[in-house]
Amino acid sequence: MKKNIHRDQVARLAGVSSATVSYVINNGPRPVSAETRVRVLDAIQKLGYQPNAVARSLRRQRTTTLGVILPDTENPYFAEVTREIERVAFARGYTVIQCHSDYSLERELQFVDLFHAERAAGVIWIPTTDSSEPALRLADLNIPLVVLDRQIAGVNAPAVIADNLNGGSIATQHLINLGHNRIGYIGRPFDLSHSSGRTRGYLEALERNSLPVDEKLIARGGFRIEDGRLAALHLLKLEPRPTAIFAYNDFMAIGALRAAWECGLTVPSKVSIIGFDDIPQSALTCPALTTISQPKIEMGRRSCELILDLIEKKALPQQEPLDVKLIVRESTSRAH
Amino acid sequence: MKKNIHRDQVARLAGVSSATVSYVINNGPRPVSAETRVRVLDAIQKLGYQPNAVARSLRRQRTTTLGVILPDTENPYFAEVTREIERVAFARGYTVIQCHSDYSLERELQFVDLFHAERAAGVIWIPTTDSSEPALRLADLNIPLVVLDRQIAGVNAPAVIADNLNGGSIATQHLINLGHNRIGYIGRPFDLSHSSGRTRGYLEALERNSLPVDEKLIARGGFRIEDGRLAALHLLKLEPRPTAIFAYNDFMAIGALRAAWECGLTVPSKVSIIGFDDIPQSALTCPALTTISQPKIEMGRRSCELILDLIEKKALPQQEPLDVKLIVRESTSRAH
DNA sequence: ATGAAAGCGCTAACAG
DNA sequence: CTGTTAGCGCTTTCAT
Repeated sequence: MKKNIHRDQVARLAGVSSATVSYVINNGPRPVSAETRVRVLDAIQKLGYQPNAVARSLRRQRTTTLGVILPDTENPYFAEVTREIERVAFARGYTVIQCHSDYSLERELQFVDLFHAERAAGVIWIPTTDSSEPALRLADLNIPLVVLDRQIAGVNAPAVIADNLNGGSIATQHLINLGHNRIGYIGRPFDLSHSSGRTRGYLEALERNSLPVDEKLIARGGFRIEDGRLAALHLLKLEPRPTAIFAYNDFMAIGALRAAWECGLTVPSKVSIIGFDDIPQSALTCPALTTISQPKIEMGRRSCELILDLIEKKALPQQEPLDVKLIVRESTSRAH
Repeated sequence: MKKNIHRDQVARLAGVSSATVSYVINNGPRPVSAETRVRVLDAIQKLGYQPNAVARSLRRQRTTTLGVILPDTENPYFAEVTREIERVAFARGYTVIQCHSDYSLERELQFVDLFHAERAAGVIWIPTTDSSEPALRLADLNIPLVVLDRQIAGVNAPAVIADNLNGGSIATQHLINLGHNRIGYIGRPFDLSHSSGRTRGYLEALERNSLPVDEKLIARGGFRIEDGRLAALHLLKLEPRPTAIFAYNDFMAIGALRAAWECGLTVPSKVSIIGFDDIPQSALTCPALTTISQPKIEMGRRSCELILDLIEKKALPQQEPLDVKLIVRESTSRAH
């Protein structure tokens, strides 16, 4: 039972004062002779001493706790992003408290209170509504914030977002290159920048290729498989029917795939379907879908590095919101 | 900026002593008159005061931090289980530190050190090797432990595991009921209880139905799609070839599906495939697979309730390891 | 180069 | 019913 070992016992065993133990552990703020250092390290080893992080945080008036608010790791997209956040944080000596908002503002605000109570050093937030309230409260508490994956009006914090406009454009261009000229789009409601970025990419690609924009080919819904299915059913019943569909993400693309099957249309020979990848490719059973791969790892890594640099003052406090853009890359097509 | 509000300021505003503020916040240990309580709550509200959890933990000599060690949330199975752990923990006022071992013992041991430093109140551990070392160290530190999803020899801690034997039996029986009598099995190596449970279920179902056990029909590999594909390719080239395959999990079932396609065999008309569900059904694009649904939510919930009860002494300390078994249920078949 | 000691914000025992 | 106060284990300033 090593639980109650504390610094004084280490000091006694090493024959030094407890302050010296601190200097060894923290590598400062004052120098320690090589000989003493060895004695102290020996004693630490022998006793299995681990400095109490709670006491340390209290004394230092700062924690190594990072708060992460995300919608739901059951969506593998968020699981991958936050996984990388954790990896980077751990490597730099920080501890992550991961909180699922379940797409609820109320829960987001509860987590802000939690992070306040825990005196979190910083927060990474993947918003799910367009409310800026969580960010405003964090600013009021002086807790550094990085917004991930979305941009919210009225929030003055650095954001790390994928270049959705470019991605939407790439996806649409891919379909155009395959010879399609009636391309349906299944998106999310307008209020999220995410969605409108992809939508704009779609529209720009059409324009760039001098294809007409037909409002009837643009369907909107939620973000689940069933939403995609319903929207696709609607599109596939149009006359003349679209020969290709660009869906907001993989889940909705799967729904579109099911809708195509229900309509007796084989994929991709009768309808081509493309979507952004939320589901890892590895989990897709059907090779008939093409995806635009999102840079999840980079987004996780950069958001975490950014918040840690902000906390440790290696980055400047957000005067002008720095906006890290990332490129969406087209995956190798898995159609056959 | 409300950051530095602390208890004395609340006390001053409410015109009481700081102890009284504590009594109100903690609902004890001594009673407070209704009138005073209102004044204190008002002051807390007005100042936006949040008690400092760090100072509280230090003073109380116990934290509300729960450590969770899991392999990897990129496997949606683990994502769902830990999601539920977090939900329960939060509802009971605990904070979860989630750590990904990436199937590495070395990382598991690093996390034990982290939990030691953080003075975690308890740990939930999903092991990935058969080493009992992490459990032994936690025991040495007097940190309560619940083992989840696997059972490790030499570990004296309560375990929450699914009834894999029963699940393997149900899966095999399902295929037998469809009229199959040459049923292949794709499993994992023997050393994990998990795997051997499912294997035994397979064998028992065969025996129960007086079907011969053919060792050649039992293939073993890793746990990824490609492993399943290779194992299935092997099985499907046997003479006479199996007409059905029971795979360890969904990932390997997907691999088996691909293998069947490569062999020109349609599913399920030529080969039936069934697997345990790691991937949520919602993400499966192909309706040709049947799955045995695992009680992820229950496992997460029960493991978390168990560790919290242990921490709060509502459950007895683990004299005899209490072993919570759960039933694996057959899902509705999605074959067509 | 090292020791002594103050105090981080809180809880709970002691004293009214 | 309420106020006063001693620490929880550590960091860091002030002495030496």
